[in-house]
Amino acid sequence: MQMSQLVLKTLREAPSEAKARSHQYLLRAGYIRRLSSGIYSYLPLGLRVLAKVSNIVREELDSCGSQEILLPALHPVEIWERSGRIKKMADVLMKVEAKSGDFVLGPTHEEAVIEAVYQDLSSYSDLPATVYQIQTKFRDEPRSRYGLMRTREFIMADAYSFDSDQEGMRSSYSKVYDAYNKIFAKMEIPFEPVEADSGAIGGDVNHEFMSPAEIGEDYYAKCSSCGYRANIEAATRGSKDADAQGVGSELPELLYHYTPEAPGVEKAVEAISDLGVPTKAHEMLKCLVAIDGDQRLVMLLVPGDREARVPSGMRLLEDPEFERYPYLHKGFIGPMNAKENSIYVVADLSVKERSHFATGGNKAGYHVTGAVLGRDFQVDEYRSLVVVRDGDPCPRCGSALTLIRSVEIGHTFQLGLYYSSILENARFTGPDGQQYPYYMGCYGIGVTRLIAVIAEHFLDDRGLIWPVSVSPYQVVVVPLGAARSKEIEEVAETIYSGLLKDNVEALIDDRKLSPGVSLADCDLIGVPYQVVVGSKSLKEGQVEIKVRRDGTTTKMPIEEVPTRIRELLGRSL
RNA sequence: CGGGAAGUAGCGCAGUUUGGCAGCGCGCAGCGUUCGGGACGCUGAGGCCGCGGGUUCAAAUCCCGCCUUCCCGACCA
Repeated sequence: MQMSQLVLKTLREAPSEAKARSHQYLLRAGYIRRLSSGIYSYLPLGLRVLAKVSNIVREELDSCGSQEILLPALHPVEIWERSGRIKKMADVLMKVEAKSGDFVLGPTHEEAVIEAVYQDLSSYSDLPATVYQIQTKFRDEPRSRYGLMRTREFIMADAYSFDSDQEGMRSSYSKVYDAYNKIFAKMEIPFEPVEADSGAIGGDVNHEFMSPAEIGEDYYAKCSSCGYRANIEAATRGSKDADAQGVGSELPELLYHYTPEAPGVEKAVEAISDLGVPTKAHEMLKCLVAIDGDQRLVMLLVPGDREARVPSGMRLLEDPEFERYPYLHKGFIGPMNAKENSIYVVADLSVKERSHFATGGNKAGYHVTGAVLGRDFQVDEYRSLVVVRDGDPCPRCGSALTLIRSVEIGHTFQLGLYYSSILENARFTGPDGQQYPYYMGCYGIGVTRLIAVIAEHFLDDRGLIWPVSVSPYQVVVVPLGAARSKEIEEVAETIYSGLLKDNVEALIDDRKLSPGVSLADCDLIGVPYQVVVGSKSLKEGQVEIKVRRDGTTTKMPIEEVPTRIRELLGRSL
């Protein structure tokens, strides 16, 4: 491609809306252009990167045995009503009202894919099968940001597996899981699969693929020694060895304090301390009340300085519901009366590490100090109930956990029977002639988000630096001063057309700009290899090959360029 | 949805305090000089000053309402 023909104009300054460096460069180098918040156009260079990334995904999914399809982006609202997700995903759904009815712009495609394939997967002999598509998704994100990182319209590669039993589902899952690992490895970005929470999609086992990055909006916990890795929403905390319950030192008396203006840990700490009993947040016990799957009342006990992580299957009691339980005084709840009111008490593992606590007094306006575990209150069950922090013990081996800031680039789920039990078409006929539900899996890769992640990972103060596998072009030929020198122009042309003949994806900067501008633009655009043709080297019959990533420049005779480029691109030919 | 900031040429910004010709840099077009790391001179094109209302002889500037964008938070397969 001749750069003079390319629809491209680089910008010297980034539009002020862009904050992330990758976003600034993608705008400045003419890859994308914003239409509205979180809505982007892909210009020629950007589209080529998109195609490269998509093709890597396509190749790996094809070779793990899944088949490409294309589902509609526009869904009749009925399929969302049938699955009940019209309510569950109401916050992100983009709705369309038309003369002919109400529609939803698909944010994900579980409903649509079942409608598309159930007739073809109607017998056990049709299973297993995995299909995928690479398609635009729509989500009304409350806050799109960082360019392609988080947008309202984005491209995702989403796959769906259908199996007749759980074992089959696990096998299909691991095929896609392996393919995902290969896909991200080809893009050369750092990533780790981590255990994850299943959120609104539902289901059981699932992993998120996380790429560590400064601009990440997610965290995952990683164990330094045993390989445990889990998203912060799913990570659990182990316990420390210390078992304070048996410690024989004198235990304090249970004392009530009148603290009327002090609901909540922060205010309570202050109020109790002011009354002469110095107390710190971690010495308090936060008592939350939840309802579990069986509609039982559960009290969750968490150290006062920790954020609670409500286990899946439970939900916290909402404010109006407190009226039903007169013995619960919101802001002043304590565990001392749990037993008499048949509340099941679950405490975080770390609660074992202290013998006594300050906590709510179970009377409006009162807190207590000296509530002794085992004497003043009992715990029915211990489990991890806190959002993990740096340095917490690993739930598997007890070593320290580290939190890593990262971006979610993929997510794989074993859905099991989640959708098949809701959607009546999601079933097949077994060998015995009976109807059975599919065991499903679903899998997503944020294709356009990956462009942002790769760009963010590979850049320097001059611009982008694409890995060869996703770069819009592999090589750019840069004649310096071609306007004045016929020879430079011809040599550059020869090299360029030679590269094209070798099926190298080459670009030539034939724009006849001053050398500084041309070189700066090529650095900004980030094509991995530059062949610089200039008067200095040409005097000696040589040209230079510059490796964008490390800036190294090598002079060589013109004839050697094709061989050298082939080597750099790792091709045999 | 809560808190904050900002909307002036394609991009970056000044001008708004104190109402009085709509400006600067980059980019764009033409001519010339320059030419191995974002050169220079001259000439030129390009504006609904976010939108709507109001005050005023006069509004980018003051007042009211709205919209959009960005940042922080809440939210998030």
